Amino acid sequence: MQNERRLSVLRAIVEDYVKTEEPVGSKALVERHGLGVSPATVRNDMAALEEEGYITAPHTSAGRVPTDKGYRLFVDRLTTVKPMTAAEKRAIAGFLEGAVDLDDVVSRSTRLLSQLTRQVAVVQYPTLSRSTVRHVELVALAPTRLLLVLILSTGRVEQRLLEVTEEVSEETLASLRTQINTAVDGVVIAEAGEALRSIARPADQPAAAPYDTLAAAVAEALIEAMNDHRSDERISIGGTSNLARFGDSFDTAVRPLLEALEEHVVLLKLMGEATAGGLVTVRIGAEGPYQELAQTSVVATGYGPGDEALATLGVVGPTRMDYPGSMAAVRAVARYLSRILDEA
Amino acid sequence: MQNERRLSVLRAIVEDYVKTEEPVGSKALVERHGLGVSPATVRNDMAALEEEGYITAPHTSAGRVPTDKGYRLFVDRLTTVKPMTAAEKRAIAGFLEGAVDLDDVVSRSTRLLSQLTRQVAVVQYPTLSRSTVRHVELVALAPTRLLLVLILSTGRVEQRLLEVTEEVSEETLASLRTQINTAVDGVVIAEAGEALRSIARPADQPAAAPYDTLAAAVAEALIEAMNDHRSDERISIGGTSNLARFGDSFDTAVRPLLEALEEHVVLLKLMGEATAGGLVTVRIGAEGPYQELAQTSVVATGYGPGDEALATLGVVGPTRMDYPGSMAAVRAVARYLSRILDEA
DNA sequence: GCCTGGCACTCATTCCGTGCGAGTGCCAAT
DNA sequence: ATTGGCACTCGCACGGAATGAGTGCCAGGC
Repeated sequence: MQNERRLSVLRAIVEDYVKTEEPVGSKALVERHGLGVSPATVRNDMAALEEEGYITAPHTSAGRVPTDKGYRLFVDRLTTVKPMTAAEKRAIAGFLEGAVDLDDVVSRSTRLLSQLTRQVAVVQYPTLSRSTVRHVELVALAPTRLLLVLILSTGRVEQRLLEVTEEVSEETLASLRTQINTAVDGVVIAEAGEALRSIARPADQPAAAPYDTLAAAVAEALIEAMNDHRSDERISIGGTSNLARFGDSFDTAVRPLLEALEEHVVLLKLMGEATAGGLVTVRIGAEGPYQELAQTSVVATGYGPGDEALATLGVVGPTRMDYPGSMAAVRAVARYLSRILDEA
Repeated sequence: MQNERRLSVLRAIVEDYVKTEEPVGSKALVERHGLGVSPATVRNDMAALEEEGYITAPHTSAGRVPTDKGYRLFVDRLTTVKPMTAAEKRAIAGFLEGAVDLDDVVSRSTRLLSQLTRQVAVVQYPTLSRSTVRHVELVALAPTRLLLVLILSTGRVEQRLLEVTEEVSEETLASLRTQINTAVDGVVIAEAGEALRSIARPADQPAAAPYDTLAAAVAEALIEAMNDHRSDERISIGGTSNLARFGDSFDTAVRPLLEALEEHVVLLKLMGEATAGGLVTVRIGAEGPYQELAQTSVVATGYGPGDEALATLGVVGPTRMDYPGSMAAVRAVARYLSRILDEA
């Protein structure tokens, strides 16, 4: 792949095919794009591109269609990332500013992303793992029934009900509450567990006093809440109606995608590891492990406060999608979303 | 509509059509169902049914298809509700028992319902309006920054950040906390607002002391959190991949439905008022206000602790759906879901 | 050596026309 | 009121021909 013009031809094919959804022929190419050569010349280039596996002809007398390999080359080397316009940036910022809590932030981001890209948008809730503890609250709902509320730096609130054997006095509770908060406030949850356990088993006291039994139970419940990776898998999905635009290839493209969207675990695996720092990952067609999704691509990136990748977000759609546009939108939303989380 | 057999014929037509998805003819009818008459007789009945608008023929030489009116008669008078089997009941109960918090309960219900009916399931989160306050927690994140946590009887937790002008001491906060909880614990939120305001403006004190300014600010924030009807509109959707079964009528049935599912407000209006006490509402095709949804039906009911209808849940699908099965499933899930909320 | 115009060829798609068959409506008989 | 019989109607599936976009290749030109 040395020839410069061939790359232009590939780029033109991808762009046209994405726009028209129809195999593109040599004549239409030279007309729509200003490559200053004749159709015959383009045909030679196309033959070469086909030889190398970047494009393919669905049947003998039709135009050419990019292969996965072709799209890959396109996104890797041929895309000039078009930045969002100032107006778009303002719209994004404004839309996200209005959010009142974490749920709202996530759902707004989802809607935003699906509207910008006209694709299905997927936003993972920020994971607990790297966040820090902001506050722990203990509430006695009944003499032997405690409600534990765990408030994290991402704004997420986890709650647990805890039945205890002995009645708990308000003073005991207040003391424990203070002790816990002193120990874990601002600590990342990976380390908070140890801190909690050390409250229950102080080094200088050997035996298990009633107070320690209570502390141990509370500690374990909190640790469980922190490690509860169910919530890591919470995701928000939006824009499924955009699939309607692909009503043609229903069985090959839409149906498997709908099924994948139900399987959150699969979906998260698809989105892949969160990549921080404005890097956008693109998975094209059969590059992934799921053959049923050979016709779908994923454009994703990580986000999180302070450029730490706490979670991923992205769009899912047919391989024939507007990669530059999607990548720009995904990156922009991730950036603003991270900023919001910074402030919170 | 006097004739008894005609009703049987209608019932048979609906059942067959739902099963085969193809117009049903007179001959097939007498074979599949044991009505002891000849095809010719059935034809006469069909002619009469068509005359009265219960069925229609897509074209001259095809079988008959039920109209909306036909489905309506079917669900109103011809369905013998088949109760869930004991095994099914056990499965439902077991599946819902495993839930750990409100989010989990709702998402499990959604999955359950969509699997039982093989339709798209919609579950509205329990509304705040009729629930009671269980606890209010005030946390000082910083000297002038308070976190308000509102815990409701449904298990829902609302949080609000509040910036105050004066620094708040821990004692003041504790006092206010006690005062608030004494005032609103167990009170339905509709009345809790008044109780909160009376703390800020005690009858025997005329002026606004600093303490009262704080109390007023907290009260207003809490009231806002209570009245925040955004959360009333939270819904969980599942089983969209079941729409794949209707890939044929994509444009007329699937696409509008996908669009409606994005519009939560529309969806909630569709599900309608929550009907309590095991009553299941069925909206068939064009009976609703949305012409685009002329091909879709909704089977819904209310649920909530103590048979109070706090929210709705149901399934959405094409008019050609298994009404008895869906109704049974919706009712069963609503019942078990209510029971879970009772316990919590 | 690369580009270009010309030309024969291929093959999916579209458009008719036909035949088939499921299903109906009606009628006369029971 | 029910039934068997029969002519009739159309939608649909099948098949062949026309269409035309697009290609591959070749010989000539810059």
